[in-house]
Amino acid sequence: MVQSRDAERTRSDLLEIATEIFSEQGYSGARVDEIAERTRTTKRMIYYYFGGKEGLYLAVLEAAYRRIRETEQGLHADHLSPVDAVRRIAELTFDHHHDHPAFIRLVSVENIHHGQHLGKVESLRDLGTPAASLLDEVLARGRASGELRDDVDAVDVHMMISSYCVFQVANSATFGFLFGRDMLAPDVRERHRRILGDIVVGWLTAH
Amino acid sequence: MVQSRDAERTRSDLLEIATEIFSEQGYSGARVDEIAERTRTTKRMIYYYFGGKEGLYLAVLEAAYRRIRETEQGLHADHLSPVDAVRRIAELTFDHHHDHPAFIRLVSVENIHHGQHLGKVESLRDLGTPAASLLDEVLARGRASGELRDDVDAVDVHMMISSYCVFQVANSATFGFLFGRDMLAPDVRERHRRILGDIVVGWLTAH
DNA sequence: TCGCTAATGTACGAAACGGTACATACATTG
DNA sequence: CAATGTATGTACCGTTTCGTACATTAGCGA
Repeated sequence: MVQSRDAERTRSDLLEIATEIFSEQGYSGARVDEIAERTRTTKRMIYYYFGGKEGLYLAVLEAAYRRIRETEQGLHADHLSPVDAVRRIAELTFDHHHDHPAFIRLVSVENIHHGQHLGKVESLRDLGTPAASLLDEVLARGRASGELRDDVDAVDVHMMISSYCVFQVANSATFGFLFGRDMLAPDVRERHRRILGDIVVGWLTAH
Repeated sequence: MVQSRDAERTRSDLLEIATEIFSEQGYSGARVDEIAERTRTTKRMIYYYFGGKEGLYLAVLEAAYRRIRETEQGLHADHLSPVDAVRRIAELTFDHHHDHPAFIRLVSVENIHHGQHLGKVESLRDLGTPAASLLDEVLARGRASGELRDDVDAVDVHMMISSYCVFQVANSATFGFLFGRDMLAPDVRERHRRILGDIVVGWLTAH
């Protein structure tokens, strides 16, 4: 073996491949042997670093959520008017979902399992708050200036935006099949992006 | 064995339990033995009637989609104004999703597997058209009367409504965990239902 | 009522699968 | 440069899991 030892590299290699396979095949559908085969190391290392299949899955989940949190924290809307800010938030959320399908699929997988693993990862508690408070702040500004309606809740707005974005990525297979429409095609994506912005702005500016 | 033979009953018993288990555990997570154990018959019958695990899953999928089609076909909106009609469609879709979580979860499961099974069921081709054409008709009426905007596509409207409804059921576990909110609680459900109607009507009546 | 077929039950097999025991090589440190 | 613990590879084990061979029973038509 020419390959020199590199614990961190082995760990991240395992995590990367595992993320791909768990998101593609689901938790139960993923095979430990297949994950190992596609890395430059062996199955033994999964047990060495993560304890087992579930431990690896938890690590994948945590890493994926951590990445999304970083993206959210890099999102600033202070310099925009409330109306522009909500549109920007909606559009960036939209882009983020389309650009990270593996993460969205992982969330679906976790929901199939009733979120039973998510609850085991302490570090993910209250992970939603940044997104909600950013929206909350923008809504408060809009409420004060009279540009946005005053009877909506930040979490409800976030949920509406998320649902629209998640659906496109998570349900593209069945929806595409039933309606003969590829939701991931560039032109369709562009139209949906604009529509989402219009809907959100229209909703929040109505009085 | 007092139980008399009843092929149809055995078949439907298997289908019912399989629907529950596949929707709860996913395709790979479901166990043939567990399904069999929870029916009044044996595993042997799964192979006798459905050929195997995949055949059973396909039958479950087909039955579930058939049921939803029947519901959709029973939805009439001719007697309502275009605006009332879209709100009614949105609200009934919302109710239908909340009332049939097993079906929604099955769709998620199928998407995890990239819709690979759905494509094998010939009878499900163009299953989406009824829903789209109902909306199309209402949109046409609204366009003619000037009550609804004329630059929206029925499938896009359907997608927006579906995404909102699907999310609440399919992602309640992770969303509930991250935001500490139970989307299936009666009062929350009632608010979300109203919000959806408001959003859709607001969107389609804007000019 | 007799026989034939649809329907059902039992027991078992082969492969897949998650996991582990054991040996070993590398690298760091004293 | 010896010693020690980290990191890695190989081979294997026990169980689970899908599937099937074989036997049997119930009911229907002749």
